[in-house]
Amino acid sequence: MAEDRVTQAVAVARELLEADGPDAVSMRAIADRMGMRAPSLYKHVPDKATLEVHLIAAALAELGQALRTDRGDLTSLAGAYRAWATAHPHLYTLATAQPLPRDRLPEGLEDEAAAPLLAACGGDQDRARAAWAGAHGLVSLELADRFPPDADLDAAWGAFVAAFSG
Amino acid sequence: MAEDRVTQAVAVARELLEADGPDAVSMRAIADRMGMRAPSLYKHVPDKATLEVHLIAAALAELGQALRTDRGDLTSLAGAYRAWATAHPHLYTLATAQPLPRDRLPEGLEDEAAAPLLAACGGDQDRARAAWAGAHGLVSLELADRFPPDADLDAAWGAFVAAFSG
DNA sequence: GGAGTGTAGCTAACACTGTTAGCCGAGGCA
DNA sequence: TGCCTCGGCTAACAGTGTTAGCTACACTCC
Repeated sequence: MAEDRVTQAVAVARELLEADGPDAVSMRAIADRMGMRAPSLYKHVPDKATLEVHLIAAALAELGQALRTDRGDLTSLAGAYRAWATAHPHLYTLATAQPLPRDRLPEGLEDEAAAPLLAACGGDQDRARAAWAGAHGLVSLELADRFPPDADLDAAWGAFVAAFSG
Repeated sequence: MAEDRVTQAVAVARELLEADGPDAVSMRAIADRMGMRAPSLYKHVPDKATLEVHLIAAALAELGQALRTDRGDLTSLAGAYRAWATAHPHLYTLATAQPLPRDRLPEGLEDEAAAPLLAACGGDQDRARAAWAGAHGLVSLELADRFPPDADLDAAWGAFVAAFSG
C-alpha cells in the first residue's frame, strides 16, 4: 500500500523525466500528477534522491536485460547498448552521470548489468571495462550532441567494434 | 574594462567550481567574491549560462593544449587526456556533460581540441571519434565513481590503448 | 562650472526549487 | 466513546537565477 505510492511516484517521475528532461522532474510536478501537494509526497518518499535511486536501479536493470536478449557478441551488444540508451536518453544520463549509490542499490545489480559484456570479452575484466567505456562514451557524447552534426555515428560505432574485435 | 569584470567573474566561477563542485557555483557566491551583490553581477554578465560557456571554452582550449604537448602517439595522448581530466574533474564534467553551445564558442576551438587525436589515428575520423569516446568514457566513468572500487583503472586504460593500437 | 548622461552599484521582489513544521479530519481499534 | 495513527493540507524557510527600479558617482559637453 505504502509501497504502492512510492512505486507510483517513481513511475510518475520517470514519465516526467523521459518526456521533458530532468528539469521537469520536481517534487511539486510529481505530487501534482498524483493528485496531492508536494509536502504530502514526503509522507511516502523520504526525499527526491530516493526517487532517483529507484530510477537508476530501474535503468540498470532494464539496460542489463536489453543486453541479455541478443546474441552476445560485441557487435550486437554494442547495438543493444546504443539502442536502449538512445531510446531512454534522459534516464540513461541520470543513471550514469552521478556516482553510483551502491549501498542503496539492489545487491548484484551492477554485476548483472555488466555480465553480458564481460562474457563477450572472454572474462577479461580490463578489456570489458575499456569496451564498456567505449560504448558509454559514444552514447553519452551522442546524447550530449558533442559530435559534429555531420559526423557518421554508425561508422564511429563500427570503428569502435572493429578495434575491440581485432 | 567591462571585459575585465567578465573575465574576473569567469575566473571566480572556475575557482568555486574546481574547489567545491558545481553546486558551489552560484551567482551570489561569485558576486560575493567580487565584492558585490548578485544583481550587480548582471551589469557585467547577461546570465549564468554565459559564464558556463566561457568555462567550457577554457576547458576545451586547455585540454586541446594538453594533448598537443606530448609525443602524439595514442598511449601518451591517452595519458595526457586522463591526466588533464582528473586534474580538473568538475571542469571536465561541466565541459562535456551538456550539449556544446557551438554558436557561442570561438571558431575552430572544437577542431583544434580534436586535432591531436585525429592525427594519431592517421586522419581516420571514425576511428578518432571511437578513440575519443573511449577516453571520454573511461574518464567520465572514473570521475563518476562508476567502476567498482577495486577496479584496476590503469589496466583498463591499457586495454583501451591496446585495442586501438592493434 | 553647471547640466546631462551613462555606468555600476544597491534593495526589493518574483518565481521557482527541495524540504520541514504543525494542523486537522477520517478510519481503525480498544 | 475515546484514542491514535495515517495521510492529506497550509504556511513557511532557505536557497536558486533573475528583473525592476532607485541612486550615486564620474565623465562629457556647452
